[in-house]
Amino acid sequence: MNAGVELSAARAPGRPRDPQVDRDILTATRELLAEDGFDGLSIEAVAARAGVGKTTVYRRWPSKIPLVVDALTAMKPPTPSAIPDDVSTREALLRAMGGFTKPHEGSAARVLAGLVDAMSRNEELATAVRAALVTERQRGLMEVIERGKRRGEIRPDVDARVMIDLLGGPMVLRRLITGDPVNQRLALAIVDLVMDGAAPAPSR
Amino acid sequence: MNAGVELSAARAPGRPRDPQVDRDILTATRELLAEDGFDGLSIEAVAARAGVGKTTVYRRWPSKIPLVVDALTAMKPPTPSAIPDDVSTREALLRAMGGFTKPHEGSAARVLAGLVDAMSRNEELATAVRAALVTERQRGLMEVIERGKRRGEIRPDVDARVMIDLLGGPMVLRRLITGDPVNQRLALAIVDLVMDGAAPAPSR
DNA sequence: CATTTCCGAAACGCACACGTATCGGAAAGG
DNA sequence: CCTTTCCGATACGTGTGCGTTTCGGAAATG
Repeated sequence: MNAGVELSAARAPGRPRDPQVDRDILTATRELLAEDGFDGLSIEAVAARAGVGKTTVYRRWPSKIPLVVDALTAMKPPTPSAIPDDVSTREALLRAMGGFTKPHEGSAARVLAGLVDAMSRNEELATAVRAALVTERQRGLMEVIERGKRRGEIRPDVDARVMIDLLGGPMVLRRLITGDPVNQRLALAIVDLVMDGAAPAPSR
Repeated sequence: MNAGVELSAARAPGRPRDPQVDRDILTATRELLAEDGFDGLSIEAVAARAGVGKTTVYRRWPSKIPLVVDALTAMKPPTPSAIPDDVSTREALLRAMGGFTKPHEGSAARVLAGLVDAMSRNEELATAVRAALVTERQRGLMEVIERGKRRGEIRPDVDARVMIDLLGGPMVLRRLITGDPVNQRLALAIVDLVMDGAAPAPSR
């Protein structure tokens, strides 16, 4: 599609910035974010972990928040693959929630834990965190719920927003607060309870 | 029950500690915890806010964690009043969840947000936070669920632990992550969905 | 009144991170 | 070759909080 160079502007003079350095810095930021949280993250530590000078970090990002925002953007999960038609809504919900139970998810949860506090004090950061770690998962669940409504497997009067929070809330609660296990068994129990309800004879 | 003095030991010599100072320090700790989070909390700020010298704080608490643990212990909510027999399980759940929507609860949520990160790194703190801000609410919901099972309004095979997290999870998720509103309308929608289920014709 | 402890205030040395500046060398273009 | 920019390293002054020490005065006991 493009030869690979100067697609815009007239190519700045002097030595160009090494794009690998950018990646190293963002990777170090994500690692330290998981280890020390947002407050515990220092630019000095990022530079040391990335093996670069402090100057090099400051040349690219003016402060901690833009750096963290960029680091988070690179954490956005891939768009989930479409669900085949022959899969029930129940099974589709389980698949959409499966992401929460993957071992890799523990790291994302630790990053999130380290950001919760700062989010309540900085709206820009909060927006970036939601875009990187929350929105895509919500969208996946939303698609399954709307599909379920079209197929008649979910009542049309159900509030999809509430249902999404009902499915994801317990995962977040256990990961951040209670420390209780988050696994496929839990996901199954949640889906069963939300789809079937707890009452023996629903009054509709 | 007691005259009010020397119920144990032989009364230490010298000037006794002013118990009001203890209360002032713990109150200042709670306030600053809500404002600045656990990482942002400094002993210096606590002393200044409480109007006491730094020495006075260190004489009572050796470090930040025991101080915060004690401050949290004083935040434990009162045991909820018993539920009358003529109240349905649905209504009882709504009452038990009502605590989440009280305006005062916003402060508790901010305190919790400031502690989530530190909890993942310090088990003692995590235990204290759960005892102060989580356990009592869970216990209230557990009682209602067991009562509902006895009354036949909740199926006996429902996992009470999962149901508790299902009811409380969305509240925590909205307060800490998404910032979406937490009110009585949400509580009602959650109870309805959990009790009735989302499927039009449950397969049991 | 002598003793003990508490109390607030202030100062201490220490460690850490901030954001900036300076340096010598490397990489790229004209 | 000359200029420009990048790069890592180092040093700088500033600010903040740590936990400790010292001080003068107040409160309580015997």
